[in-house]
Amino acid sequence: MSSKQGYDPSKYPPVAVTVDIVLLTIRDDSLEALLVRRGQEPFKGSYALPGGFVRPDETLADAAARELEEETGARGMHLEQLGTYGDPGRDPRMRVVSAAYLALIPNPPEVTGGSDAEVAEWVPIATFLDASLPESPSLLAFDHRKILRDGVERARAKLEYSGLATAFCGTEFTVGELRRVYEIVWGVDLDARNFHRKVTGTLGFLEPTGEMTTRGGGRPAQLFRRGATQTLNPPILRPTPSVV
Amino acid sequence: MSSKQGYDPSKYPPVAVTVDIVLLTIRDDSLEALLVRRGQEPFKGSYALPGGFVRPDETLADAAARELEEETGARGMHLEQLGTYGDPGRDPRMRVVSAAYLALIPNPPEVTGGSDAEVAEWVPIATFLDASLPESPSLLAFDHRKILRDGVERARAKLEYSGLATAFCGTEFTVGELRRVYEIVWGVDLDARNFHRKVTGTLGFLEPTGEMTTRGGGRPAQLFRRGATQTLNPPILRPTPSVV
DNA sequence: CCAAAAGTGTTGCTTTTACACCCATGA
DNA sequence: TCATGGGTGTAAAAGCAACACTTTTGG
Repeated sequence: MSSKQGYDPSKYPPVAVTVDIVLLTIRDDSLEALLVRRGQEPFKGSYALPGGFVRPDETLADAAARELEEETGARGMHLEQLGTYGDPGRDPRMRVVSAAYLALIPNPPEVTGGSDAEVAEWVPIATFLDASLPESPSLLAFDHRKILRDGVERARAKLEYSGLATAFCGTEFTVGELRRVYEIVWGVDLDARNFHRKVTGTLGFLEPTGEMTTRGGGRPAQLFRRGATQTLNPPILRPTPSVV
Repeated sequence: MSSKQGYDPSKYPPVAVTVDIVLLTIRDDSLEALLVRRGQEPFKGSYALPGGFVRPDETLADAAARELEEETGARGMHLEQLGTYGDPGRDPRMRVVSAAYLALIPNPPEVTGGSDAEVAEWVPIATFLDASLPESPSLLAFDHRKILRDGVERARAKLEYSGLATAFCGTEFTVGELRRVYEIVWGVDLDARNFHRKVTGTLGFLEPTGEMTTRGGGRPAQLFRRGATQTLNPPILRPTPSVV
């Protein structure tokens, strides 16, 4: 900030500051994102990430949490900053600098008709990110395809060395359910036995509840909560994916 | 952006968008950051990260690169976005949303008297980040201590699995010089022999120039350039540091 | 009974770590 | 000659991958 000699805002053209949210969940064994259908120009009819203006009195993270609650009714899910996208011209109307946030939610709420005029919808991320797909600018508005891709990549990378995957599960979950998260987000098959050893062997990573469940079928499984240790060292290595 | 019904800027109070830069280098076996002494209120006399306003026609990254060149005269060094800091009240004068960038430079230029009014200076990061240090709000202006800490942590983390360390070296460097980067940034001692095997064994990570040098003293060492492979898999594990 | 998922044991392989040892230079 | 850093060898330990096998439920 060394060169801020004056603070007359009229010297600088107006800039809008917004948040955009990559909200991911797992539905029907598929990694999906919450998107809204735009009801007006520009990009009318395209999907867009949910988001909105940052209010004068709130932090960027607060703005993201507020938008999330407006859109889903849910609070307290995992939320982290992803990056900021501010190229001139990314919004044709005016200069918009947008802080993107990555959010993860378990048990996705059915959203059709949030508080917003536009309709929110869960869409499989493969709809937009398949490598075979041509760049279809009319499908995702603005630079939101890039933001979505960055969000998915962040989530994939963090599964390796952190407890992020538990953010896709309810408060109590089985090792098998946690493994399904890895398999779906990475698009790979993992060896159930080695995975089990890995996560239960990392001290403090999973906290046993003492309860059992048979909700997955088969032999009853222990229920766990996320433990205090949220770093996996050594990490779970991501195999080369069979599917993108 | 679902709730942007209108785009009348007057509906929203003015927001300034700036970039702040965590520029790191290695000088005298010490990890140092480029900081400026503030010549005016607020935080007059404190250190601050270099930075400035984003111009209407430039991207955030362009703004960061421009500020870097103004401050150091150097171009083309490593530059990546670190995160965005926008809490209300972080700047007492007005709402300022700042995109922070991490930059790394080898062979630090002597900076005293850049194009700016304020004086730039290389300062060891331990001056600000030592765990033993009390929170001294008058030392680093605004929330710049947090930004600096985030930048250093990003650099430390990325050494593990990427070729980022080469950004601290000139275009040609020896394995020993590269290892010194790791040791200084992490504050640990590494086994020179195992390190050598690791980096030379990762195919494509280092590209031999065919040249030798004796500039470190001792037996002549091969000179390398950074190779095409910029991911280390498996990573170099960071030992628990002996010094912060 | 069978199918399905949980969980344990074992084996061979790769990687890491620690350290002995030799090499090539400058002083 | 010695000190200094470069580089190879090697063996023990740790970690990983593959898979045989047992356990406990539901249907």
